[in-house]
Amino acid sequence: MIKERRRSYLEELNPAQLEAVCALFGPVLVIAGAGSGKTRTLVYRVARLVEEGVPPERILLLTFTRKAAREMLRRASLLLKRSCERVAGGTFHSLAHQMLRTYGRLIGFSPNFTVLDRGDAEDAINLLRSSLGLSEKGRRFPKKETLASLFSKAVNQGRALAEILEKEYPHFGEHLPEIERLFAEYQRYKREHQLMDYDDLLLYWHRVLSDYPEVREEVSRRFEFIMVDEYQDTNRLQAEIVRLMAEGHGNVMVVGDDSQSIYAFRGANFRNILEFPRLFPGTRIIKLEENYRSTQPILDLANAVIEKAQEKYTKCLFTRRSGGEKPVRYRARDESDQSRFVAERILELREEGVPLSEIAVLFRAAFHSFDLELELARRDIPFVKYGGLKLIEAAHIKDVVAHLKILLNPFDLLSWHRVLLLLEGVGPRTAEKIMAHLRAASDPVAALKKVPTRPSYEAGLRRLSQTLEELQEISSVEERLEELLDYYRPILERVYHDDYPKRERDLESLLVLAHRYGDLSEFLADLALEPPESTVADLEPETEREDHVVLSTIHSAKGLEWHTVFVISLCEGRFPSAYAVNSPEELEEERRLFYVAVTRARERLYLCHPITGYLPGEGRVILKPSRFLEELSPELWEEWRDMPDQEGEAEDLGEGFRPGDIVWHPRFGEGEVREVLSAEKVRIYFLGHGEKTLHLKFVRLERL
DNA sequence: GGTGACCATCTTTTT
DNA sequence: GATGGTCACC
Repeated sequence: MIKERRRSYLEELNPAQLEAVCALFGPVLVIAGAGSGKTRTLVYRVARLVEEGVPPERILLLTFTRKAAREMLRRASLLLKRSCERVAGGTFHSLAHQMLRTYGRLIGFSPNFTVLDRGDAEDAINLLRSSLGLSEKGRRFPKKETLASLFSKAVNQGRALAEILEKEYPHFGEHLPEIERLFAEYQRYKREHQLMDYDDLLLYWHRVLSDYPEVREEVSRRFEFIMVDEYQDTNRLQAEIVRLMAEGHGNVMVVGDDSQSIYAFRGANFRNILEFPRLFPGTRIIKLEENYRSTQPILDLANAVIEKAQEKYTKCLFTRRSGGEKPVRYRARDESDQSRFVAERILELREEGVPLSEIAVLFRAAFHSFDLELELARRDIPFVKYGGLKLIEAAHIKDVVAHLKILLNPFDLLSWHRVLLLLEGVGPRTAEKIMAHLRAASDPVAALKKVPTRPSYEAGLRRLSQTLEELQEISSVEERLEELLDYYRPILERVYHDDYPKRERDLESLLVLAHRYGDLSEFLADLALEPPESTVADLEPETEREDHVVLSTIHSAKGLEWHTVFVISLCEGRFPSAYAVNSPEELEEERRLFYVAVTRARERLYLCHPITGYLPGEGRVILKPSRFLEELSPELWEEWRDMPDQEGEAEDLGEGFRPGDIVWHPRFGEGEVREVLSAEKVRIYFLGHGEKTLHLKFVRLERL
């Protein structure tokens, strides 16, 4: 019986996948190319482990988002007709948070420590910078964003500040002593106030593991099998954490693709994946090289993209699928032409029977889709957008959350600072004074009542202190939030008087989110560690998956696939980003990013680039096509151009070409018609450019 | 000391 | 288009 069923699902795997699924013990490295069934392999392996009698809670599945983990476990459960939900899953950061709530006391942290997101961390750095007197005028001192990423790199890559500064920010070299002092101060400050930023979660979890053998043992016993997805995007610290957690048994499988590494900017290093065998002697290496996702023409283009990469990669993708349409390169007049093209193609695809949810538009940076969003809205094409600004990053949401953080960790002075500044009549100076009183108190909330005040802000302070005390009495997260919002609304209207109605809707979304949580600390941790993607949109309580197009940054599209993919704004300065063009390593990462984008497509791929547009500072400029397009052979795509201005013109063009006609093309120049494929398509041979298949609807050809 | 108005400055990607 | 900084005025 069991054997029968096992065969039934194991049969669906190819030999390499099967090998990975059945390699249960010892360290295994799976190099999985794009679309090679990586997720499926992980899912089947979870199922296999459970079927072999491993209790689900003994399995740890580390993924890039919790959503990815949930989805995999759902699929594994379906396979077995038995729940795998109790498998522990999530991101490195959420695991570390969970573990530190238990074991953090060993290194002096209460279970209620506060997690700082990137913005909080920057605020803290800024605060300390001024208190150290490092922000006087006229000094060229790095900005808080720069400092934050500098500190983060130092922690994640285990390098010295001096080294990073010298290599990557030589112009700040003279400030090294101050920067080091600030870093030390920042570390001390967080420790003192029970704060941890993203990096601390990893750093301290690693410290606990390495300093306390008994914890290591306990954890090893608890998680007997460890799996890590997207291993190419982990860093040294994370690799060390895996090593320590698996010390007792060595049952670790990591899965990744070095050509899809796109997170170096936050300390990831794709060489990590190549070093795994050194970290775990006796590692079995399995390569998944057969692509099941894309058609050959799409794969040809993808392979050509990665071919240009400087480093030699470890595998080569192939597919057994034949046929399929060539990718299309669309040269748009400007951004609005690009948007119109995408919108119209989407409608045509829908006519052809492609569901909207099978179509995605991908871009380098969130703001690249602004124009398109307007166009889609105008045409009533439903879409959701991923990436870009998060709910939690909006100032008004941070205000509300700061109050909640105080309830959990009354020593979180950063939140106190924010909360106090919201009071009318309180500025930085007064906030400082009040905080000096709170700092000394054992119960800061209670102490607030006894703080000496001035008439100008006394009433506000009373209201705050009363509200906080009332909130302490409530336990339900949702009720707390409702009560808090009653207090906050007048502040919202005063502080954001220009646009508070819009912001008020975000507060409602926050309330919807809170509804799911019974525990405040869980709510706050999730908000910081797994922030909801967009404002309002995806918070509607499970409106049965409406059919909609996906707009996404490429980073947020990782691991997903669609029938049709549009990549837009493929021009120099945007993709590759202007920030990356001066560093060869960053440029390489941009190229891998492009590779990730094109390998998301199964059947159709459209590469779009406007030839004019706006660049910050310059205004309207001519945009050069992305070097990632220019360096490829034009054979790899079909070339389309902007739509005709008038309808009449199109019909005119569609008629009457015959083989042998000589035509003139705005880009390729003179050519000879070789074959008329349909009313709209002709094949033309151009001198110096070879044969092209052109879509007459999108080109302007002149007959000579 | 706080507030509000005005200006400049940039806008990458994310746990 | 939002945030940060400077300045004049209360």
